[in-house]
Amino acid sequence: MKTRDKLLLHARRQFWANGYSNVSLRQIASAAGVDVALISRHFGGKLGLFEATLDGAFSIFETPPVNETELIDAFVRIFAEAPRTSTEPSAVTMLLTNSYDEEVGSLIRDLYDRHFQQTLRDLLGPERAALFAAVVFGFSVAEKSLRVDGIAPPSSVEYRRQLEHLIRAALSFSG
Amino acid sequence: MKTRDKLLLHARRQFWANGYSNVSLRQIASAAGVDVALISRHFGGKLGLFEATLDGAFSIFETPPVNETELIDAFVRIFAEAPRTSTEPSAVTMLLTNSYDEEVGSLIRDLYDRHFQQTLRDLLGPERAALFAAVVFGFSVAEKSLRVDGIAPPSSVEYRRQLEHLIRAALSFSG
DNA sequence: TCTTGATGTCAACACTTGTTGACACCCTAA
DNA sequence: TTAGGGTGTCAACAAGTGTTGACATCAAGA
Repeated sequence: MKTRDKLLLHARRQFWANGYSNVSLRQIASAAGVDVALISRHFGGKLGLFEATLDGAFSIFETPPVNETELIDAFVRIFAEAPRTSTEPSAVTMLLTNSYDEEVGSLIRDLYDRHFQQTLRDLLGPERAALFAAVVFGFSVAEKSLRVDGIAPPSSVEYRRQLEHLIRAALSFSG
Repeated sequence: MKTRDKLLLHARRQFWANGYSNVSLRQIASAAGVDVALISRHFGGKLGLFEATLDGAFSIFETPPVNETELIDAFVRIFAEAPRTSTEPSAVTMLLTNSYDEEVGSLIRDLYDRHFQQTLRDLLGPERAALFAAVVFGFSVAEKSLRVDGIAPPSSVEYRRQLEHLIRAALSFSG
């Protein structure tokens, strides 16, 4: 595996899981088994490396869902299958750990809005799109961030039922 | 105002808004107009200062709600009124900015669970309590963290309607 | 008055941070 | 072979981190 790709892999893993400001270049370089200086060589600096990890971060909508049923199915599937298909942090986790960051917060908020929330707005209208985002992120916070007891184990039938219940509730809102 | 209290005020403001690891003692001391060394003097160190800011952080349940209607009312009121009664970051914000932190994450997760989520579990059962937490935090993420378009302005009637809709949806879940 | 302890001031410490420059290596093209 | 550009290695830099010790100040009690 090329050095550039090794750096990118470990950078994404750590930046996304712990937040931009909480990860040092030396941690990433060490995990990748590579000298620190190579990061500035290949990516120009810390910020350049982080931006490189964002490439394709919101590619879930390669083929945007055309109706609400597809939307629900897509999300429930993504959430339920993500934990067993990979141990990598998700884009949702990345948003939760970085949207408050002073250095990269506005960057990723913009990126998220243009590449994701905008699609939701087009399909659902602004209010239902907002509530949709709220339940999706809230579910992730309860599960991974707060680790609240009562969220069913991922990839179980109950897990899908819980998530689907909240999503349908968000979509049933009428302004 | 005593030095100790000045430090506590600015520490809470910054730690809660930006996360433990993203705030330096010199930033806090400077905001409080006080020498850095006094922090170690009064609180023993950075961690001691942070723990001091957590005192009473979950005191919303001084008189725990006895039924679900009271619970809903309490939360909608807290959320809707918080922005205009103070500019200070809320306990919800603190949890979102610190629960992923490596140094204090487990500390505040434990504190939250014992002082808050436990109360919810007793009243609602584990599953509905989990979904309740999910919608409350999700709503905050959408509003303050992602700043999604479509969340009504706080203290408006629509804001309360949106929040109440999600809370009622969480409570209507049956496992 | 003298003493004591709390409180504040200042400088320094050891350490980590992102970044840069000097140098070696190696593969390819002239 | 020679030359050159991409790639990796190493050491150093300035800036910022939390913490500590020496000293000054000041108010209250013996």
